[in-house]
Amino acid sequence: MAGSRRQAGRPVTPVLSRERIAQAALELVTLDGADRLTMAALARHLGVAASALYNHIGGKADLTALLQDAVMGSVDVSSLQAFREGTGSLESALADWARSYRDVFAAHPTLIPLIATLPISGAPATRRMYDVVAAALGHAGVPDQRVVPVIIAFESFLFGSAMDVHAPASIFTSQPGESDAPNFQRTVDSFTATLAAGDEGAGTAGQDAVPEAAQRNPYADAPFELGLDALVRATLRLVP
Amino acid sequence: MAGSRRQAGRPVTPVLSRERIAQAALELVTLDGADRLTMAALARHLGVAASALYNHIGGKADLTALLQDAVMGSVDVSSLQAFREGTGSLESALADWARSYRDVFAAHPTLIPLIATLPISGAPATRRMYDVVAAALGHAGVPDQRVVPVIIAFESFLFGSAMDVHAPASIFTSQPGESDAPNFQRTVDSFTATLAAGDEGAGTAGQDAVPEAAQRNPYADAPFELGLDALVRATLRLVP
DNA sequence: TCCCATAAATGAATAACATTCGTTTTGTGA
DNA sequence: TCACAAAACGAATGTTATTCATTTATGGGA
Repeated sequence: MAGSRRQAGRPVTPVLSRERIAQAALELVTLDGADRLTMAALARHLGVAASALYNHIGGKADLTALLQDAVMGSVDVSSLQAFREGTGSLESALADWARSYRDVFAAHPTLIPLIATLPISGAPATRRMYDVVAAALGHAGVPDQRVVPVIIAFESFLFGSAMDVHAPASIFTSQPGESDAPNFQRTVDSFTATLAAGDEGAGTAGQDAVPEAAQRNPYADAPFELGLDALVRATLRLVP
Repeated sequence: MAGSRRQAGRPVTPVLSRERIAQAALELVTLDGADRLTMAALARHLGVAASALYNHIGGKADLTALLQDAVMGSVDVSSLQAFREGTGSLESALADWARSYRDVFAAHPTLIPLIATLPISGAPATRRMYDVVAAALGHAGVPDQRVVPVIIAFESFLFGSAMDVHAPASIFTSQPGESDAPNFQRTVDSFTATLAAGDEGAGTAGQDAVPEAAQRNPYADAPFELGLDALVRATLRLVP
């Protein structure tokens, strides 16, 4: 794969393409985290010189846009599609989509800061996802002019929630000496108590070869479900 | 101010402090955006050598944590405090707080990616804000173990919404040739039509010396109010 | 068929950046 | 008083993305 050096000059069979670069970048990010995603590392992963990348992509901003779209493309919209074709309810379809959206980003936590710098923009896969959501909402009877606000409200919440998933639970560890914020601390203790009662040892159970990325914050699930329920109810309320 | 070079060695009157550094950093970010916030630029703004900063702060991560807390500290929680003391309703207090939160971040859009990389964690001003929110929710009758999920759900939405505020409206400009995503495009047109009917020429009116940061997206307000209303209703539903 | 513009690779060079180090000067507690 | 810490400086260092000149191959028009 990376045995002998390639000599300079155009190779007989092309080595790079936007697709290959995007795929390799996603692999690298999934393995090592976004902080390790340097042009040099990506080039090494692809077996080329770093400067060769610039024949195919405009720069790192272009690369992250590619990544964003690749990640967005793996959000599962099948429930929404099924609903549009008559199967299931809008409630469950929206919930399935939202959970998938959040899970996809939670699986690439280090990618979020990178993507956060970008416009949520209209890359192909992203637009395609929006289209399915819009179609489902329309099929449910949400008025056209209300569809976009619903989508954006969902997306704001989902994006923020994705950040929460990999935010360390350090807010919840009370500093012994620090007794400012007593009200907040009391509610934190009460919340963590309910969680500790529910699942025993679910924290350190499934830690396989997770590099340091997938340290998922267990305290993020209840808030997510609460907000999701709130948004779904608000959406249903828009149907005349 | 920056006339003659200072000679090496400890100055008679101290030039730097964590507070001065934080303040200067916030000024710099507000003026030029977070991408212009380099150690060198910050040092120049303060009239010192870049290496002098490291006598007071640990590094850039430490600096962004300082910034985060400074920004968080300017969120207006007075309505929540008033509610705890018996004035006003929880609905309006939550709404006031949420709008202030969003406005503060919307005023420093380039800061969001920086802060997004950090734990939302327990810097002093941030904890203080949480404490007021927790106290208000408790006073309204929200059970203790439900307070933290409510706060996190709000914060996820608010943080995501803040990103939306400065996300360019390019999603909504339809490319003539591109006719993928027809459902989405139709709803976008319908949405922008309702907006165009409402306000005339409000887009380019108040563009003073905004460097490029404050190009606020007018399409972000309706989704924000929709999501905010949904979360407030969900919160009220938790009161027994 | 030939030829030349262009695509696609290489390696070297550059500039911006955060950070570290040695040095100098000043304040301060023992 | 004196040693040590604090706080400034300027000069490296090591990454990083990006550009440039160069080399080689491809393919469409003369």
